[in-house]
Amino acid sequence: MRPTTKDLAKAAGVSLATVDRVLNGRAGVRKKTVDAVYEAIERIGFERNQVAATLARQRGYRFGFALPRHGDEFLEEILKRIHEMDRAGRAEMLQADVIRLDDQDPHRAARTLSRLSPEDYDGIAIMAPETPQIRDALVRMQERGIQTVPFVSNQKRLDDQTFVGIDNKAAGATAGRLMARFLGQRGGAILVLTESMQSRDSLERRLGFDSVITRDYPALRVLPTLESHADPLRTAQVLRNAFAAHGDIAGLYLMGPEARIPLEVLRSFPFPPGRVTIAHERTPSTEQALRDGEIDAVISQDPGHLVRSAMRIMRARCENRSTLASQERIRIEVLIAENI
Amino acid sequence: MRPTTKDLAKAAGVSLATVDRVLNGRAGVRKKTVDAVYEAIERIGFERNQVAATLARQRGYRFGFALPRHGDEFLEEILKRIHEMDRAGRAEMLQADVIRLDDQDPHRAARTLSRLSPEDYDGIAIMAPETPQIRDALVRMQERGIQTVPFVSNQKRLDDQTFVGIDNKAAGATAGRLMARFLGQRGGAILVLTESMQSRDSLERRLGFDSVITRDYPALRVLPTLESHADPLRTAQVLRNAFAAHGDIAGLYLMGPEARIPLEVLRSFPFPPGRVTIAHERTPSTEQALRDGEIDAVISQDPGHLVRSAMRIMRARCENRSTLASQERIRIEVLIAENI
DNA sequence: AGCCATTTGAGGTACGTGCCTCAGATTTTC
DNA sequence: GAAAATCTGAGGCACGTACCTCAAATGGCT
Repeated sequence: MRPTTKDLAKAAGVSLATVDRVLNGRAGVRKKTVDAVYEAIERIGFERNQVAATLARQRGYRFGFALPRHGDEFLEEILKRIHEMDRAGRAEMLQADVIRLDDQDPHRAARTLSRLSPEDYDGIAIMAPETPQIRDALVRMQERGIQTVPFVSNQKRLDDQTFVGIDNKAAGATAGRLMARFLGQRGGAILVLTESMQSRDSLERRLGFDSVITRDYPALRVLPTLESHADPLRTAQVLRNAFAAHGDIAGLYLMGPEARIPLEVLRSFPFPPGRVTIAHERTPSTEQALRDGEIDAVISQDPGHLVRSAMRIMRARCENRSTLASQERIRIEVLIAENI
Repeated sequence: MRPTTKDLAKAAGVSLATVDRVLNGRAGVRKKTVDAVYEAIERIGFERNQVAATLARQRGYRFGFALPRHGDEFLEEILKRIHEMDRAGRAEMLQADVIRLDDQDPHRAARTLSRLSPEDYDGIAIMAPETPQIRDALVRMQERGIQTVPFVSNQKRLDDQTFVGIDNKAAGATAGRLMARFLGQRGGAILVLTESMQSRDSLERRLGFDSVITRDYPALRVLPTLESHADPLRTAQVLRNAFAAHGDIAGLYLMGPEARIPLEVLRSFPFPPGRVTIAHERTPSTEQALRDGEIDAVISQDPGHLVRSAMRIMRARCENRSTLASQERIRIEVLIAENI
């Protein structure tokens, strides 16, 4: 039989009440006694039964996903997974809901975060650009006792933070390598398009992409990044200009997470045979484009894993357990038409 | 507040005991009463609190992974993940252990399975070739009330069965497409090596691989599959013969899950520039080979996801809940040096 | 030695369900 | 219509922990 708190009390030579005080970090226990309890924990191999603990807590865990208010298909995929988790989690007293953040004004976003109380949330997974306002809001949330996890978008300045998402530099490098290998002998220019270069994610992807191409493929040259600002007209315009300026465009790297608009716009341009196109994130649009041969590969991260991993991490933190790092690493996936 | 069994009893106009009988499928309740309870479940939106249920059951869930007795690195990875899950699961009253099956004699393997009692295991995930003996053993286990899930190796004949693993035909097709695209304009012969063509998995991979190459790449021709039987000497011999017989070998497809021996043997042959090699499963050997440029891509399935998914599915079945199919689909991963 | 603050013990209730017993009610069968 | 078979209700104990209260013991201090 697994040792219980009762066994632990006996082994440590203290009462159940004291064991409870130590295990839950309550005040009013002498250091000597605390040590004795920990010693006994080691000695008899006590491990708290989380099932019983959760039940006794009365309320399970409630986690929030703070996401940008505006987005497209990729955001939609994430929302879907969160709702699925919420439904599936009810039976295990886990709740997952969505909080929307202003994606234009960091101050408003930070204010939204600062209104979140530990009464309402045990943990928050945050997908937001790395601004000083957001960073401060995160620090203050932690002080209030709410666990926080950067989600999809990294917050590098907050040290220690385990991040739920992919290494964007490696993702960019992966795209670069595939681009070059798919192009084979062919040389020429590569066009890179994203929504905005403001975000660290875009910068890192570009960095990774370039590092591979410039090191190993001198016949290819990567053009300056074009910014679409998620606007169809602007997308059409920058693409038109780029195609006019460079006659030898051999590859197209859609670096942002929302490829729907660029893909639609691209259909109005001629499709030169042999052009290689690579996009990010598996969405209805990129799936269809892969099937139709409009794009050659998709670099993606699994939204379901993102959500589940974030919840596992926040829960483990609440119960101050550690997580298996090996199991929480989000993979950089490569999709082609055959393994969609 | 979420409705409890007590609320359900009141809503259905029956007693707690009857609710319990219905929820746990015990005998001795009139159909009319059963229906009334189910109606009330729908009406008030009752959902059993699994946390409390697990606690009350006294014993949590115990799952077994029936794996072949012999294997190499890939099997080792899976074992590692199972042990990790076992440790991590203790706090949630989940146990995962390993049962070893004879991989030469299906009768012995079936006998091992037939000795497993519902007292000992709530569910078994099985990785074994699809033989009549194994199939019968699985059917009998289900009858005894042990949940079973085919694991990594599919058992197609058992209908309904949700399978934990990848679609091997698609995996083969993925390998084929990458092989062809990496080869570019180059034509020639492709050598396919596996441990044994006895297994359905190998057949399906080969099928998928061929379908892509023969349909889209007439300049490539896929040679008959070579069998290594996991034996270094035999591997060296069949490779030597193949290299001697075909001067134009452009690609190498290591189709089996254990690439260590073939990779080691290959080092004793000259390495023609431009040759493309693709293997399966991420292991220390394939990782290193990717880094060293000995192979170009690895098609893999994440052992951690395999194990966790199998446990989620078995648990859901025990609690007769349904699983989110979308979340349990195992991805066919593509690894290159950049996204290891 | 005596006082006060701090630390500890004993015991209780609660969480929501599983599982058990036994008596009483209802239906079926002859 | 009575006996037998089947169904239902009421109640209780258990799981292992959280969280609470109050009294008692202990320790440090003057």
